[in-house]
Order: sequence, then C-alpha cells, then structure tokens
Amino acid sequence: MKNLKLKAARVEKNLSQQELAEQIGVSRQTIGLIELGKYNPSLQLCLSICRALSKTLDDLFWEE
Amino acid sequence: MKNLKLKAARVEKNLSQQELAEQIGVSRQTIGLIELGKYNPSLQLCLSICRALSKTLDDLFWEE
DNA sequence: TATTAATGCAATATATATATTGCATAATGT
DNA sequence: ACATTATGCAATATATATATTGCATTAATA
Repeated sequence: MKNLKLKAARVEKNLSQQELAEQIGVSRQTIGLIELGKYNPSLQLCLSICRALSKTLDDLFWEE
Repeated sequence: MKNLKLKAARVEKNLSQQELAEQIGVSRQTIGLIELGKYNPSLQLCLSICRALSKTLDDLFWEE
C-alpha cells in the first residue's frame, strides 16, 4: 500500500522526491517507490528519511 | 550498535531467538544478527518483530 | 502553446539482506 | 560429568533493495 504519510510529510517540507533523495543520499526512484508502496526500505533508510523530515518511525512507517 | 531494546523485549516475552524467528518466519541467524547490530533489517521485518513482541517501531528501533 | 519540473515506469546492474548448513562455546539442568 | 539449549560465527547461495539510465506523462508556469 502507498505510504501517504511519507508523501504528506515531504510535501509539508516543500521537498520534491529528488530533493529529499539528494538530502538522504539515495536515488529519486527509491523515494518514489517507497511512497508508492512498491518496496520495502531498510531500517537505516527509514531512519534517514525520518531525520530529514523531522518525524519518527511510528509517524511515517507504523501502520494501523 | 547492538539492539538491546529488541533483546530485552524478546527476553521479557520469554522467547529464544529461534522461537521468535519461527514465529515471524525468518531464520534464527537473522534475529541474532539484528540483535548484534550486524545488519540492517527491512521495514517489513521490523514490523513483524514489533507485532510479535507487542511493541512499536519507535519502541524497538528508534535510536536516541 | 511551449517549456520546465515532478513523477511514474521499465530494463539492467550491483550491493546487501536473508537462508542454509554446520560448528564452537557458554549456560543450564540432570 | 553429561546432555541440552541458546547463542555466536563463518561460508556459500539466493532473493531483493537500490542505482542507473532513459523515456512518458502530468501539472505548473511563462
């Protein structure tokens, strides 16, 4: 399933997928695919995304 | 770095690495290596571990 | 309308998470 | 002392996360 919380947090910081990706040091596709729910990021990548967006794991990646 | 919070939560439920691994459907080594901080689990695996131990991502995998 | 930015998609390549097996050792119980 | 359980470690194999490139499309903007 899509990760809309991630997308919302990114948009709230006014970052494009590419800007977020550059900030973290991954490719734009990686961010795009995570938002689309098409794969399964590593914990370290999740943590990097959280730090970049000033959120916690539960904020962005906890489901239900 | 070691994941002592994971180990503590597992021990608190009186589960061996092997029992936890079986419950989740991964190998014992995978659990052992995560506890030792020797690799970087996927988000889905983290979520499975959390559900098995009745914890959240922040409880077990958030650092500092 | 033309241009640019943002995003999705697809193919191939590479790095690495995870499985599997087997062995060593420490801890625990008999 | 012996047996058993839990854990760590190492090697090889496989699956998959991630990179890279390029193209298509949508949305925004001049």
